[in-house]
Amino acid sequence: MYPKKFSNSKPNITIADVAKAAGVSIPTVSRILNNKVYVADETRDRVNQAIKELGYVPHIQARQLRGAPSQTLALHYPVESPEMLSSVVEIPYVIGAAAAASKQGYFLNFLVSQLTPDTLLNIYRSNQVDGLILLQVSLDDWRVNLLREQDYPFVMIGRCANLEDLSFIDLDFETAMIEAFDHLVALGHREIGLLTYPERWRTAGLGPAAHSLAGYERALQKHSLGSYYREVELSGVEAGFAATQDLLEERPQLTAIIATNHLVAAGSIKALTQRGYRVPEDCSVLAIGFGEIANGITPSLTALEWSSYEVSYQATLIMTNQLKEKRLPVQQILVAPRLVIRESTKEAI
Amino acid sequence: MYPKKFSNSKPNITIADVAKAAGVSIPTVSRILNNKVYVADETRDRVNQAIKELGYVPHIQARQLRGAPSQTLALHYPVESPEMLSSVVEIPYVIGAAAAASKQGYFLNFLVSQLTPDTLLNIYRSNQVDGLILLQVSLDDWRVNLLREQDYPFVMIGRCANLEDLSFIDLDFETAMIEAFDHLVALGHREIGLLTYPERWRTAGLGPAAHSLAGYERALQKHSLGSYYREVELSGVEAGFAATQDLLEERPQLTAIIATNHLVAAGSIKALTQRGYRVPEDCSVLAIGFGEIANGITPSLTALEWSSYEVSYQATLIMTNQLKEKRLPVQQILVAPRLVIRESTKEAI
DNA sequence: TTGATTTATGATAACGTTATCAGAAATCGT
DNA sequence: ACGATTTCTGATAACGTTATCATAAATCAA
Repeated sequence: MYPKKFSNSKPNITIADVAKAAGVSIPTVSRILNNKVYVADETRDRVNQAIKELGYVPHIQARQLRGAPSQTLALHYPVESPEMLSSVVEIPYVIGAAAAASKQGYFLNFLVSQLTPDTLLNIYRSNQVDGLILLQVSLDDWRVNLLREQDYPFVMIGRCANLEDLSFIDLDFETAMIEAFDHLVALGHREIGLLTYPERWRTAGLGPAAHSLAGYERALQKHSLGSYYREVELSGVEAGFAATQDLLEERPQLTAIIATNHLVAAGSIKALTQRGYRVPEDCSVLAIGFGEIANGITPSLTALEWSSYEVSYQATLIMTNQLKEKRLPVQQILVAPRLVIRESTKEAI
Repeated sequence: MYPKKFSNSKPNITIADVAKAAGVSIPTVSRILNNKVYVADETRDRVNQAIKELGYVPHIQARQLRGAPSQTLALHYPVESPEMLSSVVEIPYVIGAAAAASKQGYFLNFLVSQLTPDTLLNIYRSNQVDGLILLQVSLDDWRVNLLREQDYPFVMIGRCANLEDLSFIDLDFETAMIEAFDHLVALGHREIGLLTYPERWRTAGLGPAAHSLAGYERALQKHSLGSYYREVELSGVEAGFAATQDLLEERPQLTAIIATNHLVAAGSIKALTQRGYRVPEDCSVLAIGFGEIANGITPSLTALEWSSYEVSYQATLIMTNQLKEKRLPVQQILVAPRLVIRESTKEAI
């Protein structure tokens, strides 16, 4: 059982074959392929006929040799070990970008290789991509610094510190955090714990961690609340469970917990339940994040949520638009998460 | 605020520039780039020096013009509307493939555009990809038929009916279903309901639906059980909830429910709870599927699970290996899901 | 020392396409 | 009927690379 011979045996049909079959010159075929003016209808028909009969397909690389763009974008998530990605990258990011790219006539690469400055530049220089969409942008991101300096096109999902002349779309984590507290305080809660991004995110200067933290500090001040928080791995349930145990040990009188991830929230609910707290009667839980699973856990999860699909779709659209018209203004979009109230939050007793 | 000029203004450094700088001919530089024999060490050093100083990067498209492969794979999921994808495509599939591709020196495209036979062939003919990894393969899949006939390299995640000479890796859904029943029957359950793939999956001849069904029928026969099932959308929680209500209406004495998706299982548990069944005391729930959330819902979910990451990693490896050595034997791998017992199943009373 | 081999380099021709130019044929205005 | 324009087509030269061949220099075997 061996695979049959592979395609390399096929002699490719070129524009020259088409020209010969249609009895015209090569440039004429090229003109027809590129919808140039000044081609006789009769000739066009004859050539198109030949193209169809021969099953001719333009050789994209040959076109690029003449300076044509590659019509390819790439989504880049910087990562040490790809196995760890799953819990952080959400599939809608990839799908949204792929959908938008495809709609605009672009291919989408998904890059998870570990890039060095050199390899990053090579991707552009060698024409592999026309533009990049950067995920997981840190406040001082080497990719951003390099691409900005070298003047290669890219769009961020997320944002760095210096945003001058850069296009991005990001979630407003700061506002999200404040709204989370507003919601709980409005329900009468005063003892609110927080389970948030892992410490290494904060030390690495990653946007969500930084902006959440800023929001957290503003919220505490705004409502004069005490600070009870743990930084946990987003991977999940176990981490949320353990951190909640730990938090309740320190502060058993908590009446609400905010988690910046659905899986962490799920773990938190399990821990609360196990320690005899009823959710939401004794303790409310609110998540900041996105996922169908919000409806699946018991009680269903009140959350500040957004559509990752939309975000990456928009980011990709910004990129393709800027590639089409180079002098488009930069776009800077902050998406406000919306509060969806389900069963896991309730008035404080 | 306009983006600065884009890269098209940059004159690219070519092999000719390097040759001039190093005082050698163009072919000599090419030889060094491609690690050919017969180059003097002194020359090599001088050229490498020039390459580094000029920041030269080979123009990949020009290479491909000479017949070099594109070193690009694509993952293809056939889809009508990309927005509907999220619940079906799992991120580990994408990440596993991207990781394997990157490790083997390939790029990975994620294709969600709706392909026609023509556009599919064009992707190969125009050298966009060297090989494809097909997801969501149906028993009689036009992509498979076409690519097999035209002899283009591809690997399936999933499998069609006629597997001669084709490489695939797939989950053994049939065995999974039987093991699910075995587990429950061993616990003393006789009244078992099934929530499975949507009807349109079955009518479309999609592998998971077909093989699950086969397993279901064998399991019923093996244990002489009655058939109680609903076909539901995998998108989720609501669907699982409604279907469970419906199923219990018909057969309130059910003591176990099998779901072919975690979100559906979550919905099912909610429905059971709402109707006053305790899980697992009154009714066990078992899921066939994969997801960290299994630990997050209450009770945590007993499941027949697998690693999507591993599966797509393997599939990609098979593809790259076959591209490297054309006469490699085809690989046909069936992955057996493994039973992970958590809290949602228990002996029948 | 001689001829054969090995080692190192360069000239040249492709790969498939498009841009530029030049020229031929058709159409137009007077 | 004439030149001026418009419409159409084809030669030719690139784009950046690698393969092939030829040749020159260095090394080797006797």
